[in-house]
Amino acid sequence: MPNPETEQFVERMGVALERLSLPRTFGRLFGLLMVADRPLSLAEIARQLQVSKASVSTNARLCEQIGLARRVGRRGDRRDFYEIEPGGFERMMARRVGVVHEMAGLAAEGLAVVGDEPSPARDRLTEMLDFYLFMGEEVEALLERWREMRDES
Amino acid sequence: MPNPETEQFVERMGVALERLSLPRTFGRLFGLLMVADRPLSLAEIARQLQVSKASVSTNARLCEQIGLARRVGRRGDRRDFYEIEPGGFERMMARRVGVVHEMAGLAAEGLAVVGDEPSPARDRLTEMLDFYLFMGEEVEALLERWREMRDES
DNA sequence: AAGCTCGTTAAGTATTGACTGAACGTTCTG
DNA sequence: CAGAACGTTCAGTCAATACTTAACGAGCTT
Repeated sequence: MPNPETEQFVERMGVALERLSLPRTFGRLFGLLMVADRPLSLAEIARQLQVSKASVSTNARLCEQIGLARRVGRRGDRRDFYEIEPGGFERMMARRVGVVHEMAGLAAEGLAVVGDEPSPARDRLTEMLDFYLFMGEEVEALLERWREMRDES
Repeated sequence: MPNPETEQFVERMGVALERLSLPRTFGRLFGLLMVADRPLSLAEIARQLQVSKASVSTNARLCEQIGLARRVGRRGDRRDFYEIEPGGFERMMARRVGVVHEMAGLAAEGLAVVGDEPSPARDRLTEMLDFYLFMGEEVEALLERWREMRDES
C-alpha cells in the first residue's frame, strides 16, 4: 500500500460498504481500485490487501457483476486487470430502486389481504404504497436528471 | 394467524427486510403489525409468529428505536402493546440518506489522498463526490415534498 | 409478604457467511 | 510435451449473528 492515508481510505470504504451488507473485502477492493493510478491484477490486489487470491477472485467478479468495476486486458499479458467502471454509482442506486418497487408490491399485496372496509391497516398500507410509488418514480427521475447532467458536460 | 394470505404476506415482508440486513423476525413482526387491526402485545406476537418472547422483545424494541413502531398502553393493563408508527417509511429513508452523505465524505477523503494533479483516480473520485452530493441533496428535497403532500391532504 | 405476570437480560446454540488453503482446468512458454 | 502462471472452485475454518431457554427484576394482586 502506497501510504498510510491510502490504507485508511481503503479501510473506511471497507466498513462503509459493509453497512450495505457487502463483504468487507469487497469494499476494500473497491476503495483500492478507486485510488489506483492504473488497472490492477488479481495478484497485486491480493498482495496489497493481504488477502488470498481466492477471495479477491470472487469479490472482483462480484464487483464486475454489480457493475462497479470491469475487467481489462493488456497486450501480451494473460492476466486479468481490474479498474473502476465509470457510472457505477448510478447503476448501484438504480439497483436499489428495485427494492423500492418490491416494497410497493408488498404494500399492494397487503391491501389485498386486509378487507375492503376502511381500517387503520388499510390506511397504513395505503400510506406505504403511496410512499414507495412516489419514491420509485421520483428517484428514477433523479437518476435520469443526473445522467443528462453528466452527458452534457 | 388469521388466514394463509396474511401468513404469506408476513413471510414475504420477512424476507424483504432481510435483504436490508434486518433480522428475519424483525420483518415478520413489522409485517404482522402492518396488517393487524389493533395493537398487539408481546405475548400475542410471539404466539402468532411462533417465536420466543425474548426474540420479540428485542426485535420490537429495535423496531421502536428505528421509528417504525411505537409502544402504546392500555387502560388497566400492565402489558406493552405495539402498533405501526405513521411516517415510519420516510424516517427509514431519511436514515438511509445518511449513508449517502457518508459516501460523499469518503469521496472527499479520497480526493485528499490522491495528488492534486489530474488523473483518472481524481476523475473517478470527483464523479463519486458529485453524484452523492447531488443525490443527498435531491433525495432530501424529495422527502420534503412528500411530507408537504402528506400534510396538506 | 407471597405469588403472579410481564418484560428484559444473559448464556448457550445453531446457522449463516466470508475467508483460506489446496486442488483443478486452462493457457502460454521453453 | 513438460512445466509454469493464472484464475476459478471446493472443502474446511472461523467469526458474526439471530434465536432459544432460563434466570432475573419490577410491579401488581391477594
